[in-house]
Amino acid sequence: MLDPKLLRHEIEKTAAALALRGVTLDVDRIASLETQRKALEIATQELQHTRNSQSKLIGQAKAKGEDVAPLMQTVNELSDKLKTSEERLKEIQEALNSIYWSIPNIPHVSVPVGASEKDNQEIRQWGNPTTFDFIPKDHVELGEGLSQMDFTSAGKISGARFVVLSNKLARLQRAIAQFMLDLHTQEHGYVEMYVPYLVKKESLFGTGQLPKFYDDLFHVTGDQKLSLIPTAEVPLTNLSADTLYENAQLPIKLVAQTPCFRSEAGSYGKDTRGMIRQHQFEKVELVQIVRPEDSYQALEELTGHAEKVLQLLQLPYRVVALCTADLGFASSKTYDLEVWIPSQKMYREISSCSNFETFHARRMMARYRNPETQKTDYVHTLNGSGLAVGRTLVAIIENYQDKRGRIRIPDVLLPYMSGIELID
RNA sequence: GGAGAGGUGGCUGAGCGGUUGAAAGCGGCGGUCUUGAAAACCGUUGAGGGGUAUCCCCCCUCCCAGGGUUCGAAUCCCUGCCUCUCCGCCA
Repeated sequence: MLDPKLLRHEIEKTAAALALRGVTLDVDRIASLETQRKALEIATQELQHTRNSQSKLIGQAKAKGEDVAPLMQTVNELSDKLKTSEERLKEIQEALNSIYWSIPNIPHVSVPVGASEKDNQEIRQWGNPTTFDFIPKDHVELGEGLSQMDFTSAGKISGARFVVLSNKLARLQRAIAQFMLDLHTQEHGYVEMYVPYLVKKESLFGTGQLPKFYDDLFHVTGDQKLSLIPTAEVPLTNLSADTLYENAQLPIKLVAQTPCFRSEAGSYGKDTRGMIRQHQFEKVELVQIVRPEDSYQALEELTGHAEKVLQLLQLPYRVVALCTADLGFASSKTYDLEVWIPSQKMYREISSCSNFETFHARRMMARYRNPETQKTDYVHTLNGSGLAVGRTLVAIIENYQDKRGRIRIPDVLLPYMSGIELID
């Protein structure tokens, strides 16, 4: 959520900033609602003030044993007026809120301006696309060839967009996740967390999945209205909901490996083959809660932490700064990491690292005490995949294949594979 | 599943329906003392919003959430959510 002050006092400027990401703000409607809000709020507060002071007088008069009937009469006359005024104000505020909740974050000045994902900017590239002296297969062909990746069985059990892994390939996926967790906790200073996979709607609201993206999630039926997490960002970031941190407690750096569940509504026909886009996948997620002045430095670091995984795995990748049009709803700035997928001869997203500034914090009421002013300010929140485990598995399978269709285990994963050096 | 207790400020924890936005303690901040620090002592210290227009004041809202009763609710009633204790069951 944006700062309402931006929409009250700097609406034209805000609209211009949002226009960069292709969002049109209904300036006239907002301005008109705000005018009404202001008038009604002042009127309501005056009525409340009168009621409060009159009621207080009744109390005092009663204590002295005086007749309170005339006073009660005047207060009674107020109550109807007050009630309608309060109700009207509530309506206006709800109308404004429903607009405000649906306004995306403002892009940071450093975000490249663009009209579509084609305008995303490559920041740097690491390694070179893997070369082969044979025609490389895709991960489906390889996995099925090894009889360790089974989409047919998954389809039988659960339907499309699921997979069954077995034997050494299942083991490799576990090794990948372990390796990532160890790296981030031991080298990058994150605290490992185990968190719920089912969350309340308030949590989804806090991190911006609701109200706008209800259909992208799986919701459980029954008395308990819970939803499956689409990313560990939701439970991790919401740990700071309704919290007022002392300055010294920041920054907070958390990492968790969780399954992620996405309905992939609206992506019919995209990546239907293979493990690229699944209803369920594993991800190691990084989350940081930081002081506002530190957040852009933190974004660079966090992105670096995710990159380190790819570097150690010797997987070629590039870093892309998303342009204004491609930025996620809640993000001020996002770097995508894209790993080389030989079968597709292109880089595919494997991590997305974002600074949300106060967008989540404002929704969640996550604040800290500013030591300069002694006042409370919203914290900045960031997150990034470190990395998507399923897609990392795909990248390893394809980049480490040999011409007989076997998969070599990357060196850094060998300690996690108890002697297995080759998947065959 | 059965029985009970409770959710109050950064934290712990009081609070007869009427100067209670809320005692007390801890913590924080400022000061005295000290070469400095600690201790001690003194003072100060809730959040969100609106107005004015700024660091001065005024007002509103907030004691889990949502309803209700009342001139007036942290305090009474209903619903929901959450936590805890005991018994039972159980991975």
